[in-house]
Amino acid sequence: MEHIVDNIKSQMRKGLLEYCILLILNKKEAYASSIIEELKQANMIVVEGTLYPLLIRQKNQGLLNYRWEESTQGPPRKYYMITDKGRSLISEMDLAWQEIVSTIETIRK
Amino acid sequence: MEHIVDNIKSQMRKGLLEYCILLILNKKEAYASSIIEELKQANMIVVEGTLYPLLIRQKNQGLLNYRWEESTQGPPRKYYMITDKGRSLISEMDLAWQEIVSTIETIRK
DNA sequence: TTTAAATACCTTGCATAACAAAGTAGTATT
DNA sequence: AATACTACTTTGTTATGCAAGGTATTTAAA
Repeated sequence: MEHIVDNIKSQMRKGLLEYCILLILNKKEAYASSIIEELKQANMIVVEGTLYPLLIRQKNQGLLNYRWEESTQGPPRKYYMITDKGRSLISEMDLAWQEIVSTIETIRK
Repeated sequence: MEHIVDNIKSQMRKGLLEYCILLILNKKEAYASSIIEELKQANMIVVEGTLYPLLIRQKNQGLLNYRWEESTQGPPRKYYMITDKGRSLISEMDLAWQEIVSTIETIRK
């Protein structure tokens, strides 16, 4: 039974990930590990194998850019930042998210 | 650009589908076409090829049951109804849904 | 009575994407 | 030099939404 819940829960979160990445980078540029950390703080567990391909995808879609930056401790970090295109996508996604919330309310009645 | 939005939107809705089916059947038993109709009313477009396998899956998980019923116009209909197990899953999903909504709020800050 | 339209259920094959797991590589510490 | 740590990347598996096509029943028109 519990695995059914976990499965649906992870299903639910799946579609929201792309939106969350954009929201996070809209506040401040960040590198992968720090994004994972912020998501974890907000109760959304994401692993590297999920995030890296997603960042690359969004970068290829022109929603993000990145630059390398040396770290004081450890290897260089790839800092991602949102583009104008990414920002304008957020506006549309904000609307889409509101629609979804209201859809659930409508169905629940 | 528009296809990116549509893609993410459909991604978002994906995970919510199972939850929506349970919510709908929690109110009243229904057959596939009527479920599709209700989802459409709530702004969530779903096609048969998506819904049928999902209903069968949920039935196999013991969340739903069904019975056949003659129709006054057309072939017999398979009416699905929620089980006790399905109902108790809804309680957990309600919580999960609230968590997700609050996750988005946290991330947006 | 055949044909067509409408309704309903089901299946196949494809594309996408999340994830586990393993790999590569730079930096710091012992 | 060896180990630990941090960070980025890739591969293979699995799940699933969906387009498209298929089957079956009923009703109504030709």
